[in-house]
Amino acid sequence: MPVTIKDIAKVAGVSHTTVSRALNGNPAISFETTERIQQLARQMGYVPSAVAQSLLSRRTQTIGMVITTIADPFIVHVVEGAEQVAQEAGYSIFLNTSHNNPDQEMAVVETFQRRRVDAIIVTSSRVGSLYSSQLDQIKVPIVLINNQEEGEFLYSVAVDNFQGAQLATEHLLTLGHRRIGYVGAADRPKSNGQRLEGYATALSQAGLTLDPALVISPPAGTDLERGRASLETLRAEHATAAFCYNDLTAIGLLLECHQQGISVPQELSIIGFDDIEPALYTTPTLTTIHQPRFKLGQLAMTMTLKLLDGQAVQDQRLPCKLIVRESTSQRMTNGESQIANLKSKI
Amino acid sequence: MPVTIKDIAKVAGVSHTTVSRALNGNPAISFETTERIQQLARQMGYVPSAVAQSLLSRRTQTIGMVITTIADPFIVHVVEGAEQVAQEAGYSIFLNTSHNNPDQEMAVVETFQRRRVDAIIVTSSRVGSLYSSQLDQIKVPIVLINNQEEGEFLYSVAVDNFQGAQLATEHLLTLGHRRIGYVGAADRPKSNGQRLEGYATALSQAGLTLDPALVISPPAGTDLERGRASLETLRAEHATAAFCYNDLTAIGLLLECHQQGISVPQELSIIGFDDIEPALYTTPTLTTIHQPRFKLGQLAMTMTLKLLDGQAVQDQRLPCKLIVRESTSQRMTNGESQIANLKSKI
DNA sequence: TTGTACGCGTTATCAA
DNA sequence: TTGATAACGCGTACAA
Repeated sequence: MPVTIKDIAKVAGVSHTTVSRALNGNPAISFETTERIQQLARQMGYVPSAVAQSLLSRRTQTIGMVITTIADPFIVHVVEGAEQVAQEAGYSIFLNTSHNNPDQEMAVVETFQRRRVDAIIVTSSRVGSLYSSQLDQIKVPIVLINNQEEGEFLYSVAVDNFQGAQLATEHLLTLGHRRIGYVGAADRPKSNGQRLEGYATALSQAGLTLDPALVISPPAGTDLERGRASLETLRAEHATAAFCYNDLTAIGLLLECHQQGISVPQELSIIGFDDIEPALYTTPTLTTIHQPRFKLGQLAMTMTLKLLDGQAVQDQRLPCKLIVRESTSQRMTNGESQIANLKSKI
Repeated sequence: MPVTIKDIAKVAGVSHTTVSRALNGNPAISFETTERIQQLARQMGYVPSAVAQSLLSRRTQTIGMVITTIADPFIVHVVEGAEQVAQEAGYSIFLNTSHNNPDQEMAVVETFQRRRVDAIIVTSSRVGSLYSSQLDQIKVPIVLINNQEEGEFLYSVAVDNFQGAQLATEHLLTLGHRRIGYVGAADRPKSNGQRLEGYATALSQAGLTLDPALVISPPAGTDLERGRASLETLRAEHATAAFCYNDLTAIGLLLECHQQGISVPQELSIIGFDDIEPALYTTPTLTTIHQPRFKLGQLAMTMTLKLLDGQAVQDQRLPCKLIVRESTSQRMTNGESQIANLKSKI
């Protein structure tokens, strides 16, 4: 059993109140006894019980964080950003995964209630509608990161999907591409819609009309699989470039190109979204849209702590950045691309 | 403020003791009142306070988990495995990162003590020696995963580095390679040593003597950088194959080969260790040694819960598996490899 | 300057 | 079958 202030009190021959005050540096206690008790506490290996403190203060200094899966190279950095801010402020994080399972997500929220977390942060939730029913009962602030549901939530931090998609599409347009495919993700309706809009807007600003045949929504599967599946349509529609919903989709497409002997970027330019590490490991390296993942987490946690401090906060929308690497290049005619292709292989 | 049993008691017109019993299904309470109170509790949105329960039971149903960084594609799956087991058992995890910073790791352990976690799980710690001093004071069980320090610890789960390295080296030997380099990681002395031993043993069992010039320990840097840096020595020593400490190192080496126009596996076979996702995204895909990451986490948590249940446990050492992909191939003579190289490019 | 008494939300013991 | 009371570890209002 851990040492308590009563144990110290007994040894020091004072009341536990005095010990409490001495340890908290209460000026009412004489310098002598304060000194003596603090030393005693150290000797006895005293560590205050956050449990008891929480019961009294009605604050656990604890944040519940729910993510879809920790095995996501994107989310992981969001968590790290949040963790850093929390740790510095003396808060601890309960991390729980929902695996996009509504039941599990509800269970997680209930666990958080039992544990009396001071606030909840949710990333990329696709079951936001469920919250609204629970929301009334949950009294703690809920901050959403890259929320995937339509509807107004109290607090949210998100990336500017529209602007990011515009950047990506403009990049391809600048390179001379005219038949640009969009490989979407139907299971993330909100961000997918926003990115599609950015894509469409960039096209129309360039005086092009959107060809619905170039908007591809492969059936369910992993991001990687959907990327692979999209190649057939892209080829059939004579696309010379593709903007993918995210990097994993882009990598899937890239791998399929390798398999079918289609050279990237000579025959097809590919751009992703997210800027996860593996984008640097592919051949060619992946041009992509960088999301400030770490900052997203930091901001969400900062916002949360402000809320707990009674401060007013505003929703945040962070801009993306274009990262040009090797998977995109000037559009070529058929002949040009074949020659370039051969040259690149020598 | 959340609803308490006293609130319910007041509404129900009974004592809070009765409410507590009714909610816990105590058979001493009449079926009628039990029913009535449970319904009332549901209506009022009552959720028991884990904080208060913990204070009394001296159990928080909480596990502290410390990892070096969450941005590690290997560790992430370990955490997921642990999380799954914990969640099923009603335990929650406090996840904290140490960034290989001894001070921070000490701070994390102190936080865990304050929070009265029931046990602590530590992965890939390189500051194990620090624990021994704190260890005496910490009364909770500590389970180590892939511990990087020499010395006997109470409980540990680890992968069989020696066997994995043997597998890797034997694979290269079977392919006809004789000059096989080992690209190590000096900053993980224990696992690096074990993998080096496995490598050496496989060589000697094949009747070869280890050439120290082929054991490469690039100076500090990221895994990726060290992989890149190793190419020069590998070429100078006429290595036809390389066994890398981990996948990131192997990927670094692979990227450097691309940059210098050295084709893999025609001119150099490369094998990694870990089997992280990005190993599937490279060109060629990476042959590697699979570590049961998820299982490692599951096992560690299972062991922890057993300990908390007073059961005896035994240290675990899990075997690795060889995953053959495209980055390794039959050893070729210089001429052969150049021809194969050209062929592959057509 | 220090001590007494109480309460945070819950469960366990004892009494009714 | 139910209720009063104490206890878990801590902080604080009030009293001395």
